[in-house]
Amino acid sequence: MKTIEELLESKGIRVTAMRLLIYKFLTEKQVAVRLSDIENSFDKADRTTLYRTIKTFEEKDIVHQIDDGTGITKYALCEKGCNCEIETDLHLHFHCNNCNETVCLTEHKIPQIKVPDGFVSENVNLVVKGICDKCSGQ
Amino acid sequence: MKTIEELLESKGIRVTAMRLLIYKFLTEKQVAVRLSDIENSFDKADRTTLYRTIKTFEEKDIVHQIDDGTGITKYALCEKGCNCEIETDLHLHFHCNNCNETVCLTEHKIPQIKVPDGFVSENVNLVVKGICDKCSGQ
DNA sequence: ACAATAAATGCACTTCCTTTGCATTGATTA
DNA sequence: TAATCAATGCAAAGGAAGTGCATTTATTGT
Repeated sequence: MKTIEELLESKGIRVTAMRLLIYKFLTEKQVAVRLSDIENSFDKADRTTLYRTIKTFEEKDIVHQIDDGTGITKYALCEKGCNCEIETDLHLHFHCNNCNETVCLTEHKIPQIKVPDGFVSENVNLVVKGICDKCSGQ
Repeated sequence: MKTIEELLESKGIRVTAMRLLIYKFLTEKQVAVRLSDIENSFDKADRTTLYRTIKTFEEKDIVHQIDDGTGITKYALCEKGCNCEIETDLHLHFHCNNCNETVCLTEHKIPQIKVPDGFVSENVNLVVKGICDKCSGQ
């Protein structure tokens, strides 16, 4: 079990207090978060720092970006088996129309999508919308 | 072959000059367009009118909204067989990383996606990114 | 045809999110 | 310790989405 410090260093990222806090926040959240979600949870944090931290995390494959159709980009930690850069490894995301939360369904890989001749598929984004387990259980 | 006027009327939408122009613009474009694309093609048009016209078209199932991951909502005409409101009829969209255009692949329906127990799927958004036929042919 | 009504349009403005420039702080290396 | 570079914070710009209100345009009933 790596510490967060070791993880960041192994990715070639300098360890700072802010980055540790943001990383911890992401691990605690079980859902994809918006930049403003992070912002609101630390009132002393500057938006720019968050923005750039998330960008750094994204470049180093620590988080991946999720476009769930709400118009606001969300982010979630990549899991141990998450190779975001590999096309065939992409999992799907589920957006709940009730609680408005978006979760990664890492177990559910995206099926191979056929595209017409001449098209080259590099990446797939699949978002299913509906009612999540928490909301449908009520 | 219905005229545009007849089509709009059959959907319960009043025919106006602006709406005809916007509809014509959409038919001429073979790709999904952003609001600003329409705006730039008519310099006398007001953004609000375009915005509200597209919203009207969307409500009446004349256009459908596409979220291709660029962060900007795009719109495309629904085709004759396009029943956007029916989940199983949803086709996929292809976004070209080279020319940045997004096209509807109406022939390619989205395969049935399985979601975990407790989740209820109501809607699916699938965007494939890569190189389109025009760009790969070069 | 005319007045009354309702919808469509245009202008101004607001809000939210994203992004960049620049100065400052903090850490790392020679 | 000085020099160097990355990280941070502040300010502000930019883009897109959305709203309120007044005005124009079309529709309806008399």
